[in-house]
Amino acid sequence: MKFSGKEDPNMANIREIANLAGVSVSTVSRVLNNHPYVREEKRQVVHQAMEKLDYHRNLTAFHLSKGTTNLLGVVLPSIEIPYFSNIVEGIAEEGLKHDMQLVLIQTNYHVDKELEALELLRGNLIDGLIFTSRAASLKIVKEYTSHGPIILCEDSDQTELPSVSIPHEKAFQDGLDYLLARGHTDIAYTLGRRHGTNSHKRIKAYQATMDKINQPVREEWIFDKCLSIEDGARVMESWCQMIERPTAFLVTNDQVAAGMVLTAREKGIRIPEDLSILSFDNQQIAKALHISTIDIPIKQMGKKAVQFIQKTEKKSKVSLPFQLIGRATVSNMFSA
Amino acid sequence: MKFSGKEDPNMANIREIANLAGVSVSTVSRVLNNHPYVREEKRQVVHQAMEKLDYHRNLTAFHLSKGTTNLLGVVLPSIEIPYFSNIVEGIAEEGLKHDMQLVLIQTNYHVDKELEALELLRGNLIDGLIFTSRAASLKIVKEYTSHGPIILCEDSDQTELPSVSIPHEKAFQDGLDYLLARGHTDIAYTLGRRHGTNSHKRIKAYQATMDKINQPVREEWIFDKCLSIEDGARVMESWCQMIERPTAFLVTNDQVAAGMVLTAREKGIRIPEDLSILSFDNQQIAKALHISTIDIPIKQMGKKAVQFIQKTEKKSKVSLPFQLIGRATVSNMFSA
DNA sequence: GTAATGTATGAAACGCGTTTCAGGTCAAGA
DNA sequence: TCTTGACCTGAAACGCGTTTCATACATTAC
Repeated sequence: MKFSGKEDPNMANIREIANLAGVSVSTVSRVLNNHPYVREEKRQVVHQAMEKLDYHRNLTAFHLSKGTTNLLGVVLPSIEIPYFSNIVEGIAEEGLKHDMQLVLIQTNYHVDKELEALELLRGNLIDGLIFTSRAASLKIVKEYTSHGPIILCEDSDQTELPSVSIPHEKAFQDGLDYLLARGHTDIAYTLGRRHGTNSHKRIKAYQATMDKINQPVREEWIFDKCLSIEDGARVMESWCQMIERPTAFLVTNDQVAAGMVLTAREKGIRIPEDLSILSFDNQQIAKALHISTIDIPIKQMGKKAVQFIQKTEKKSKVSLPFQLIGRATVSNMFSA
Repeated sequence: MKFSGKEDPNMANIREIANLAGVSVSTVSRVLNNHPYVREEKRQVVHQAMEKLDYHRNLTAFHLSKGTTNLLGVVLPSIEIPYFSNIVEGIAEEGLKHDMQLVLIQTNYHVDKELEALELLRGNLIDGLIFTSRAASLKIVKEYTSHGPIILCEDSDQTELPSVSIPHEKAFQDGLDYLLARGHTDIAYTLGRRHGTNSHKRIKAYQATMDKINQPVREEWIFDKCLSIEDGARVMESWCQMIERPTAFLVTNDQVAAGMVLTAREKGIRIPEDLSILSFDNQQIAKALHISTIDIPIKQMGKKAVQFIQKTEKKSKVSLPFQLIGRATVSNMFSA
């Protein structure tokens, strides 16, 4: 049988080596894998044969034999969102230590792409799967656990699936408290994607806090689908149009915050005097713009996820620490 | 033979299905692949058997049989650099159309990681390989072409390897001309990595231009390893320290430019009055900061690369168009 | 001197789909 | 009636490494 696409004429296989070297395939395999119990003499002959035929083992066959591929699936909505590429960076770094290659599955939040990823796991193409974000139901995901380790990067208590994340509810809560402590009660917020688990946590924390201070939850103060600088600009435009304006924003990530800050500057809106902004992530851009933000060890999350796959981490859930970095985009209304 | 790591007890194979259905494996395979010439009755029986045993084809075995994996290797230095993640985005988008999965090989510019990627190609684990950046020598890379398509994302005339890029020399040249036309002759520039092919093109264009206007090439006006916002901040600090200062910068990418612009603002340096900045890429951040930049269709590059792999594109080299976007970071010294 | 180990090697089975080849049946066309 | 071709099916080979099992010789150990 020959394959059509690429021509790869002189790909010797282990049997040809065995013939040329005058030994059995088992011996060649032993040499290949540095097994003991091969006389030095034969080892030499085999090596010569391999050299002569420019032999290189077929990895697919190798994987089939082993029942393992050293391939790790990573599902993510889009690689262009720093949050996700940071996680991938962490996964790559840690995966490197275990000789794992990464298979990227970009979903754009489409459930069917996630299902494809799960099928890769079931089909034994990948040894494990990390969801940096999830749209498929937990019930469905759980059905695949028998085919390999699946790790979630979300703050979920709904499932016994292993997961690694920061305590989003707590972090959001801390963010709210920080604003509250500085006199802000009219607080708006932005979300990356309304129906994600992490967003859900944020919404919950928000509602609890608004209840506590007897403020109504205003739908028009909640902005969905905010992920990029441009989204931030859009939010800022909206803010200008508002009759009743919030005095503070809790923002998806630093990109959105940057868009808001920059747009505000152009419009002569003073940050933080006219509007306070607190975001998440603590990326370089936040430092450059002096944006107050909640630092999240994103890369660390990716690393931990791999440790789960490798069973290095024993716990089923890991929660990473966050830290609020006060800079210059949140005002203190009491000292004003 | 059973594998150790994960337990996958009830993974039926095609032979078990054949037994249960009372047909041969060939028939099962035909059903699996929707071949004609299977009586409807048998097709049903096979489907029932598959359902009963929860059968799913083993992808590794499938790949081995086919001699093809539908896996596409992508080597890149780091996924955190927007330039590269943008290319990957394009590759992912176009690869999706051809049902290809992406295997990411992060190199951090280490040659040995690139060699590993090439070995994946030789080992038939991946069907093709895209170098979004390259550190290994062309000679070495070329040795692997018999094992599958290899595409370079660089502007090289040194090789017959297929490549897709923008004409870096021309683009850099246009950038210089743009600055020259506005009265700038003291021009500095930053590079991402001094020894890359693309950087080499930029250096070449720079030297040619300096020759033309009888300006010396000043080593201290060349900044290497500039890729991020922080690098831009660093460059700006250096600029302040200089005795003889350039009046304009041609910058690696928008991130670096952003770092420079933001740092300049804090230091009270006026852009573009005191210093002009022209960068590459035209990312969101450039628009937000009104940075003059040279737009490069990065995502498009990724798409084209996949088309090369797919042999959709017949030419061996493709050069994509760039476009200078004049915004507010380049002054006109004549009208001053 | 004999049993028990350790070393070395190959045949064959295994992991699991795909494909070729040969051999059928059955109906339409000559 | 005979040929031709479409339709259907299974045995076996193939893609390629790995691993088990059996065998055989060479040492030690007692």
